[in-house]
Amino acid sequence: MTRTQAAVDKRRLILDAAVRVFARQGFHTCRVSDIADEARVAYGLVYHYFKSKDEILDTLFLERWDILLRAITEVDATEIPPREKLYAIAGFIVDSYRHDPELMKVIIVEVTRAANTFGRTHLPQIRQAYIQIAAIVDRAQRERIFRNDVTPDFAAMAFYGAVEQVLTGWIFSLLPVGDREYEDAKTLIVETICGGLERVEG
Amino acid sequence: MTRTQAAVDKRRLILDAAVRVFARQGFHTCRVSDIADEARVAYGLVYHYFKSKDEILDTLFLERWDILLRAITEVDATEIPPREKLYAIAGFIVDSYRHDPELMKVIIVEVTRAANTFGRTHLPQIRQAYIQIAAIVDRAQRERIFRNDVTPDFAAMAFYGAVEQVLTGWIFSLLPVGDREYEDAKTLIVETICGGLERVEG
DNA sequence: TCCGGGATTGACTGACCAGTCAATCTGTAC
DNA sequence: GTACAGATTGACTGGTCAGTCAATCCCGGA
Repeated sequence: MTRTQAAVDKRRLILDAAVRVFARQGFHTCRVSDIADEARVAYGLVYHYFKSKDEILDTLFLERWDILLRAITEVDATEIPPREKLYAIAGFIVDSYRHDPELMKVIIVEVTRAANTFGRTHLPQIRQAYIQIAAIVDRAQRERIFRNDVTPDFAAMAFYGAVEQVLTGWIFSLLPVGDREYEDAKTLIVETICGGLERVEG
Repeated sequence: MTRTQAAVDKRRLILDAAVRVFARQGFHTCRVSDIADEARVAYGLVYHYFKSKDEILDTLFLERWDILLRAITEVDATEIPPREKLYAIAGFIVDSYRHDPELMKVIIVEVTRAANTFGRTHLPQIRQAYIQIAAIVDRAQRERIFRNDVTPDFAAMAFYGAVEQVLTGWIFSLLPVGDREYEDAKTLIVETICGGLERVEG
């Protein structure tokens, strides 16, 4: 292994340790030394790879959010009905949580819901997700599949808000967790937002 | 004015100043001296009325959340269709924001969405709101007005998540604000969650 | 008028912790 | 084998601020 590869690995080691520490203790409550200890690395090395504690969280968020934005773009590019697009997006987010709950917890708790700190810093990135979801709704309205009396911006907020709230429910044990629940959730979110809670007579 | 009344006023003065400071700077970013300055009161007096900085935010949250929980209980007690119950709840929250946006910003940003700090402390209170909303959905399902393939817990999360996301949108200028928008929002949230985004043929 | 006690003041302290830095180590190139 | 550069170490520093406290003020009763 070259020196460069070793350095990449060490950087990753620190990022992964940070995920565990942030998920366990929270960003503001943990010390940089906790991250160093978790990574079994000297305190100073953290500052060799990152210029500040903030930059670690920024890196974790941006890496993951970029993947989400690409996924949404990709979904929107396919020729499937809008309901299936929303299902795919909800599914992607739910699967992200299933695959790495600690990372998703950190991203949601410390960034997207932390409106006054990192949420504000990354508002443009976060907003981009809303914009892309709104674009899907807008297209569905033009195709007369979705009703047009709910503005796309608004629908995007409701959809994203519902998804994030469900993840928050899992994170804080307000909703039961498990593979079954995760699969059900994908359907239920889309059924609620697209189909509505009311029974349709007939 | 008696001494006691004066004390009550001073306490209120500090709480109101804290709302402005928390809304402007955020709880973690502001110093206790900022609150004292805003209230035009000596630093030490804050500690005469409150035992810690945290207690100030706790007080603000609990005061307001209690009002919300009572409002939901009251709505549920009336004999109106479930859709109107949800409209009344969304309306109450939206009107709370219209009446005192700074306070609602503080409650949402610093407590209900601050899952790792105050959100955790007040989880039982916050959960109570979900439970009461879920009860409304449950009853609507028994009355065969709402479909029963979406669990009440889940529906409550989706509904509350949508409402909170819309408020967050206003707070951070992601959605246009104004009296018209506030009124529209009440209808749109309920239309989205109860009626669904999809057009109904016929 | 005088006294007691709650209201009010703001300087001070003690703890905490992000970030720095000089020293040391280690792999690589020649 | 030697020298260089980047990797690694962890003790230390500087600034921040929540909370304390002793002193002072002032209202209301006797």
